[in-house]
Amino acid sequence: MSGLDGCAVAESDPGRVEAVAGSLIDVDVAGDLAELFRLLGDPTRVRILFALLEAGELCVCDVAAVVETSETKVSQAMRLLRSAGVVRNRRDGRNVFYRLDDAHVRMVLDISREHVAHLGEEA
Amino acid sequence: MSGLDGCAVAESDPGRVEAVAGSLIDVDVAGDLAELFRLLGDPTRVRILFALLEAGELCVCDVAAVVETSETKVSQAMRLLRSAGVVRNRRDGRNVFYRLDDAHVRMVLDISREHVAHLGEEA
DNA sequence: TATATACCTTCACATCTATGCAGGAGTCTG
DNA sequence: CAGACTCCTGCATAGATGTGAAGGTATATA
Repeated sequence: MSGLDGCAVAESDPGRVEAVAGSLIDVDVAGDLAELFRLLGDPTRVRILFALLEAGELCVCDVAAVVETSETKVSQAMRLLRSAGVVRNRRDGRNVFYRLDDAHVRMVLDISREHVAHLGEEA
Repeated sequence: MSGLDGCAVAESDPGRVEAVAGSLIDVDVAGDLAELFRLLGDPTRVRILFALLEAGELCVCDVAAVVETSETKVSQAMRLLRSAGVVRNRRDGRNVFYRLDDAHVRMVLDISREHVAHLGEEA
């Protein structure tokens, strides 16, 4: 019996749960994705990323000025975002410039902003 | 002076910081976005959402079966995701069916998965 | 009405996270 | 070399978060 694997709905369509489970995202990939989203789940980091989305490239102290926060906070945020593949950096003298990693990141930020704006309209 | 508002880089391009700051996302919107991403930043919730992405619509107990977790966990996850506008629900008798809210959510999940896969290739 | 099923909520705890401070490392200028 | 500036890194703490247990609500069936 599949008593532990599904409710009455599954009983009436027995292969459905198994089929979806089979094509489900890997646990490892899900973990990576969750880690990515978790890093995006902080107001300061969100503002930093949208500052980069607007400006294209900024150094740490300018990001701190734009977002109105401390350089320490920006630096720590950048370390996390960089190791997760969200931003890239480039050194030029004393300054370190950061920018969004690729088009995927820019699209995720854009679409997410649209979604939030869309929710605002409905409510 | 702009001593507090920017470093030497900004001095050489004085209006830049101010321009970016002016077109930066609102603090409220940034907070909403962070809240959205924070909810996506959990492995269980990620797997739940991708299960819905694959299946289109599933009841709570089937989600629990597919993701191999408890119904309590799924129920709590759904409450959070629903209040954030990530999923919608529909009642049919004893069952409550959930599905992703709109195309924005599906795109964010898809693009993010691509991004993570892309990082895997580079590394 | 009584019972079983599917789903939801509350609560307490173990765990994790963001934050600010203090100090260090690397780079340019005089 | 000495000083200024930009950026980074530990550490400790206050606060937030996921988790499971127990119990409650709503719906269908007998």
